[in-house]
Amino acid sequence: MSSASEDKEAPGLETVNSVTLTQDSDGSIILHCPPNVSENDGSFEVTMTTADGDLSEDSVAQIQILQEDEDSLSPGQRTDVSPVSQAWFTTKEDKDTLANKGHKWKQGMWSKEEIDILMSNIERYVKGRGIEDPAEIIFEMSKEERKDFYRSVAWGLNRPLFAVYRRVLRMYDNRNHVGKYKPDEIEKLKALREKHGNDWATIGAALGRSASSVKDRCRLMKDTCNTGKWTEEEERRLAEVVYEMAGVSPGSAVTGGVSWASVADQVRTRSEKQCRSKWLNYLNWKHCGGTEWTKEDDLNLIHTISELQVEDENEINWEDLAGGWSSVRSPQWLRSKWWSIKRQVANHKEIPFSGTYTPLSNQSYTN
DNA sequence: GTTTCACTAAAGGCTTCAAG
DNA sequence: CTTGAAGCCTTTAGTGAAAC
Repeated sequence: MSSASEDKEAPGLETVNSVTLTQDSDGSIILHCPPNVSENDGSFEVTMTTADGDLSEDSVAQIQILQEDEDSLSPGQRTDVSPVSQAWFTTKEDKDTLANKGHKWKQGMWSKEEIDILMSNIERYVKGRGIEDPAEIIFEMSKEERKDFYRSVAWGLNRPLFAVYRRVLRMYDNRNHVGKYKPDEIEKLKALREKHGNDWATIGAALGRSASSVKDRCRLMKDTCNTGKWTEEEERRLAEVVYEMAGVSPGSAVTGGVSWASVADQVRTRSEKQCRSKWLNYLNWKHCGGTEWTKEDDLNLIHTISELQVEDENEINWEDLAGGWSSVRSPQWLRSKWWSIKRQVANHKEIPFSGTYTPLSNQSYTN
């Protein structure tokens, strides 16, 4: 089949993306569109000419959608074709540039809705090409062969392409989610670490774990690491090191600007991760004269969050919320507090966040 | 020679689980 | 209940190679 796009001759129109056209066994033609574009919404038209009305033998052809200029679209539609999900950008400048142009995008944890969109995009891509398992594309194909894969599955997601890429990799890497490391695995890991240094990919392959998994595990393995409850001496040492490194006097709040690796080196008996979470979730609060968390604080938190009227939990600025709240140990601590309150409500997993948790305070939440 | 692409490394963050 | 450990996830800052 031959298809023609007329973007060159059509003023006010621009090519924004391609869709895939396939033919059923019974001869019907299927147009694979991005999820947020329907043929009836009037925001685009398909222009094509066919020589003989038939699809060619490979049954797959690319045609192009002509879409009106972004300026003529409503804000909601505009996000769907935003360059955000189609550009591979990772630097701060790229982000600033896009932000200055008025683009917004999602960050942080993925919502259930987003994951659904991603999954159905992948499914459609795979089906359209007669591929059994998405993992084939992700792990076996050459870069050339999967050229349009990530851009296709990013459709309708308001996230940078890079974020989509990482998410997809993790989802289909079966060496992820393997679970707890067994003692003999730890021994092997130590030996591999000696041999291969920071070549996480090689180490991971030898252990049947993903590279990031083995890397994370190694971060917890300092030869001289204590476990369990911190001694007073350890806590004192940690505080000393942190205040010195941050260059502030004891008692001031320190929530950043600290290299935890070097803190751990100086504390000697704890890993970087242990030092970090001990400080951020406990010691900082203690040294700043923090007070105990009460049930009133619980209700206060629920109330405050429901007042915020945010669309998405990721929009909550925990730092703002935590500021000046003496019983809050840290922004991340407050966030986990919120999660633990939420967990006390039945079916919390089925309730997508909508900024309307008010019923909690008088119904399900009964402490 | 500069920009873009595809990807990696390091660090910080989030969530779950189990023990006390 | 709270705390600590562990593992998985996201962000930020790069890098080498290809494309322009």
